[in-house]
Amino acid sequence: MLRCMTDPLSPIFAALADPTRRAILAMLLEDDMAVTDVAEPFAMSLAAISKHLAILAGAGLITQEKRGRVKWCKLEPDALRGASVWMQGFGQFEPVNLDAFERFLEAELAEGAADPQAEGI
Amino acid sequence: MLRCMTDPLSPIFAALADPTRRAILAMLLEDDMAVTDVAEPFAMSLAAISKHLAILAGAGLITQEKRGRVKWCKLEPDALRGASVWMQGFGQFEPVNLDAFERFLEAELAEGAADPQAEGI
DNA sequence: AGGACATTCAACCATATGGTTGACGATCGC
DNA sequence: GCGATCGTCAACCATATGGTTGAATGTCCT
Repeated sequence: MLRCMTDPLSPIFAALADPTRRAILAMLLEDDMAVTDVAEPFAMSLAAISKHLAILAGAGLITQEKRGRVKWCKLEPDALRGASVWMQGFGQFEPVNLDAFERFLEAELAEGAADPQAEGI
Repeated sequence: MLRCMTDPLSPIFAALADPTRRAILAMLLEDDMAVTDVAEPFAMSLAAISKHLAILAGAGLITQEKRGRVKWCKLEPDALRGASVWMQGFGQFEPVNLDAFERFLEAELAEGAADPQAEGI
């Protein structure tokens, strides 16, 4: 809706609002990946994944570098800092709880990827 | 798109993806407010704000309680915990930087509210 | 009772989002 | 050079989103 462009937070939160994209970020946390490999576990077309990656790149959450014919996707964790700081202002949450994070990550991966039937449950 | 309903993170991030809604959350950080008072600084209809509040309530970020004819809106900071934990897993960010948060908050308020002309700059 | 206030509802509109398919431009390996 | 592979582009579709207006509902006040 023609938003002010000096608003970095909106595209970041919008990018995070999709479970497919969060699953992609979680995958990239492990290692850099080519577009085709990112797409492999998902039950959707390569073009759809390509769009998701473009949105993640537009939000600055990943960068993409083309080497030869394969385009490598790399996580940019620093891009989350602003959003994280914004959110923490609302809770004074205790220091990172990595166990809870692991659980969230597993839930995300189990749900967002590789199981088209699970949608709409 | 008929997403899986056991996904609390998506509605939260989606709710945060709109600067108007983030500005509302920032206002509610100060104090509980009635719907009309929430709407006052924004250059849009009361009905639009009412919808934004419904989205925030749907994500669990606020609760609304009707007392008499006015509906009070209350921030629910704990609802952000899951999302915050998820994000922190990507960065191992240093402990909360409240100064940075204050700056973000000011920028958000200055931009999201009370200045219709600023849209699209 | 009747009017003013607080909030939502319903219908509508323009645009954004998330997906599909098929064609296309590069690039690799032989 | 040629076929296979990598990835995007373009057109299209259905639905979601963010906004508007005007009418409706409920509540307070006198």
